[in-house]
Amino acid sequence: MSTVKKILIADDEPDILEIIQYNLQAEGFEVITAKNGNEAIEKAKRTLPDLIILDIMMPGKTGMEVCNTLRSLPVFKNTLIIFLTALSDEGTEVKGLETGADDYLTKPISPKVLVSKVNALFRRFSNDGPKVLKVGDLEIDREKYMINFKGSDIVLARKEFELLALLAGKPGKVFLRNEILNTIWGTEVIVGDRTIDVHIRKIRQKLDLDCISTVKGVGYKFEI
Amino acid sequence: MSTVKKILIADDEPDILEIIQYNLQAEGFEVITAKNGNEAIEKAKRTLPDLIILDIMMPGKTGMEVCNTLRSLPVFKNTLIIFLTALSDEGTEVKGLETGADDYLTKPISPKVLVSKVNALFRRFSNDGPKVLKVGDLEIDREKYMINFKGSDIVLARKEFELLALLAGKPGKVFLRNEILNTIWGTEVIVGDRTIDVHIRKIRQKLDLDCISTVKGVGYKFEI
DNA sequence: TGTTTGGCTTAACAATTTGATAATACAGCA
DNA sequence: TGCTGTATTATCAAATTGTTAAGCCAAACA
Repeated sequence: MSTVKKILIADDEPDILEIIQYNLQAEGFEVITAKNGNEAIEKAKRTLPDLIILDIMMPGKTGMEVCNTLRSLPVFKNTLIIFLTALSDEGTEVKGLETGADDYLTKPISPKVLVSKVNALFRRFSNDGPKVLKVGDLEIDREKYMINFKGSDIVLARKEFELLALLAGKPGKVFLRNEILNTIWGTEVIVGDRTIDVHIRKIRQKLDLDCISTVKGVGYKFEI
Repeated sequence: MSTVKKILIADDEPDILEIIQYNLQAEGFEVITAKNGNEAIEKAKRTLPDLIILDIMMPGKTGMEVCNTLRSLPVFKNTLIIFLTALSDEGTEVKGLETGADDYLTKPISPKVLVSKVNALFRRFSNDGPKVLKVGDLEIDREKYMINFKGSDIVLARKEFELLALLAGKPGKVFLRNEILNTIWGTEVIVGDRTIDVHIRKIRQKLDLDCISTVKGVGYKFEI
């Protein structure tokens, strides 16, 4: 194994927190705990865990709010998130999954189920592969944060890089302006409409190939 | 292997301590002893042993607590830890292993078993491979804590060394500031924002080669 | 025991880069 | 032409990093 997986747990009930922590540490995971939503967000940002387990019912920020906040940040786009809830009602589950969670657990928790779910998630989503995207003459290395176009390296600023990486991730697909905003800027930040254009322009300028085409009234798409 | 292996033993029973110490010293190991959990933690931090043998049942801090404490520190991520327990019940064993221990031993202890386990562990996890990283003209010796650049030795302070070793470990990869903090400082300690920069600067200064480049808004990376 | 040394961290400011916006120009089309 | 939506450019504010000096602390020293 390469690195120990980090798991962040957020729950306001100390007992639950301890049980989960104990069982996961027992599995060899590194566990970080948080007593409420805000603490969870803060610690998540700081420690960048591989998996986050969120209680839905928490004073202050609920688990769903935490999830939304985190998912709106690019760094947490691929982080695994599990909800924890006492309500076994279907509505909550569905909502949770729609919010961007990868799974949910209902209390009372069976340690075995917990552990097996966690292991299963990591097994399935072991994103350890090389994070290099190749589209035609373009190479996008998400790890090295580098663009290589026809053999020569190109330096893009962060937003530019993220934008290009997003579009090139699904060549041909038209990304709505809103989609782009939500993915790269998040739902919290609000920026003007022209901002995207400007970044698109800078990318086009640096990659003097015209690989990003405008779909008027809709959005942008990446094409070779 | 070049150096003598250091083994720290923690147990509240002097007899056990002595038996183990005797048998391990007879095998040529350097042995350090501790009478309780806190002493174990303290001595571990000071002497950085290769292997730690912890009794589970100790007054004050239990072996498991000691294990958790140590494992949360980056320095002990790869240290071997064995639990010692009179309870041969499966639950405890499993718990122990799952807390991040590498093996366990049940009392009463058979010196032969003890020694063979210890040797086996060192054999299997002999991370003694040439801990020398070579990247271009740069040689990083993780054991001697030394840098050699184009034939001349360079002395780096510990943090500086760890930082360079981390970055040079995956040349080209951009390490996020958080990633760096987590790896070198751990998740417990919180240091200011400029701390990393200052260390980076010192490294750049000492290795007057410009091998560490900044990826603004993201982090740092090592390049030849 | 007092002193010195060196490493680590922080504060403060400078330098730099990035990101967002506004203003303007342009293109397509009813 | 007038309308709608995008491109371009320059500009300013904000975020990020670089640099230096200074303080603190612990280990080494004497």
